[in-house]
Amino acid sequence: MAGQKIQAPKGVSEYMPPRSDVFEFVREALIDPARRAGYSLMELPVFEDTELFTRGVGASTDVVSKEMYTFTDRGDRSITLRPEGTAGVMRAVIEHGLDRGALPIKVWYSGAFFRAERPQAGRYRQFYQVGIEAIGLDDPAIDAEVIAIADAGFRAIGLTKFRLDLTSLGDSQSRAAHRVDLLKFIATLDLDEATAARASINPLRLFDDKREEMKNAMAKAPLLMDYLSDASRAHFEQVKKYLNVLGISYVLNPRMVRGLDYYTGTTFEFVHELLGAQSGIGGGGRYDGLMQELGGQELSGIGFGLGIDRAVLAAEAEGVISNELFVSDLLIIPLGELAKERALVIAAGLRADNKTVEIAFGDRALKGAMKAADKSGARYVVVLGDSEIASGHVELKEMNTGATASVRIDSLINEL
RNA sequence: GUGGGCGUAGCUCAGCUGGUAGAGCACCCGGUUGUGGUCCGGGAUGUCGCGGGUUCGAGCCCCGUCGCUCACCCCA
Repeated sequence: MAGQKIQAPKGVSEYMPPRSDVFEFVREALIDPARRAGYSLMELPVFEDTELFTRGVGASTDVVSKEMYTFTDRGDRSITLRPEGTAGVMRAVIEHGLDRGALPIKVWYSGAFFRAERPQAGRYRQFYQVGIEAIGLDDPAIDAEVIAIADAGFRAIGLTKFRLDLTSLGDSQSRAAHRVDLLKFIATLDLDEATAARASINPLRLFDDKREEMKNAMAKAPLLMDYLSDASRAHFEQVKKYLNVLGISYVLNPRMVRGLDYYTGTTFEFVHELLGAQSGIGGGGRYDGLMQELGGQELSGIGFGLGIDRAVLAAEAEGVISNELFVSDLLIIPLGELAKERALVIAAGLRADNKTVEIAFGDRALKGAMKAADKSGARYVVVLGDSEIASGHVELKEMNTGATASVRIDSLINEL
C-alpha cells in the first residue's frame, strides 16, 4: 500500500530544530574542556567484533547479556553495535600500537551508542555520549583531572543542580577480600528469587536496590571501602586531596554500583537532581585490568562517558540555555531582483567575517518578510531595495529595541 | 523481559449518559504607499492509531493489534 508512513525505530533519540541547536551546544560544551586539557579526537567505528564487548565489558553484565544489538554480517562474523565507548578505544590503542608510544594516551570521542533496552525518560536505544580516556598513568592526579574535565563540561552548559558521587572499588585483592565477607552477609538474608539471582551475578548490585526493606537490610552489609588495600587507600586519599584543591565537591558513596565489570579503583558518577529515574548524566572510573584483558600491555587507564541526551534534558529542566545563543546576527530582506543579487554578495562577505547572516528569499511582501524576521529572532534586520543600492546606505534595525541607524553597506561588519 | 497511563488538526488538549468533530497556540492572506512584535477580519488543516465486533447510528462500548509514554530491571 502506498503512502504508509515509516516511523523511526523504537527508542531512538532524535533532535529537530530548534532543539538540535541545544544538542549541539551541549555536545560542544562537554568536549571543549577535554580539548583544552590536551585530549585528541579518536574517531571509531560504531560496530565492533562482538567479542570485544563480551571480553571487555564482561559477559555477566546486563549490558552484554541482554542489551546488545548483535548481528551476523555477510562474512558470518558476529558484529555488535557499540554499547559503550571504552572497549573500542582500548581495541584501537592496542591495534595501532599507541601503547608503545608516549604515555599517557589522552583521547576523547563523541557519537552514538546502542543498547536494546525498553526506552523511558532519558533512556534510549540509540543515545549519544562524549567520553575521554587517559591511558598509561597511575598518578591519582589524573583521576582528579578527568573528573574535573567532566565537571567543567557540565558547568559550561550552565548546570548546577547535580552532585558528584565518588568511591573506590579498590584493586583485585581488595575486592576479593570484601567479596568473601559480603557473600557471607548476603547468605544471612532472606532473598526472593530475582534478587538472589542478581546477587549471584554481582553481589554489589544489592547495594543499589531501590526497595526500602532491601536498603535497610543492606545497611549493615560490609562496605568495599573498608577493605581497600593500603595502595588503593593511599591512591584514593590522593584523589580526594586533589579534588579538594580543585574545589570540586563530592559525596562519598561507598554503595555506588557500576554496571560494567572493568572498573577498578576510583569510580564516580554525576547525578542530576531534576531528571527522574534516569538521573545519571555521566560516570566513569579506573579500569586497570582492561587493556591486558583485551590482549594489550598491562597499562592502567581512567575515563568517563557523559550522556549528551541526559545533559540536554538536565539543561532544559534547569532552564539554563538561552535561545539567544542560536539566533542570526543579521537578516537581509531584498526587494527586487537586483537587491537579491546584492544581498547574496553582502551576506557572503559578512559570513566570511564570521557573522551569521540570513536572507529572506521568496519575494514576499515586506510586511510578511518582517514578520518572518521577527520570528527568526535575528538581532538586526536590513531592508535592501533600489534606494539603498543607489545610496550605498541601509537602515540597520535592531529588533529588540526597534532602533534604526543609517549605515554604509560596506561597513555593516563594524555594526554587528 | 515485567507493570501502569495514553493514542482526536503541525503542537497542547476538549468532546457530557453512543447521534456522525471543536478550542487554544502555530501557520497563510488581508486591514492600499518600503519595516516586525499588540489588535481586527478572513482562510487551510483531521483515514478521531489500525482491524474487527455490537448498534438504526461509535471518537465515545467490546475484542484484537500497533504505537507512544512512565516506572521496574539496568544505565548515559
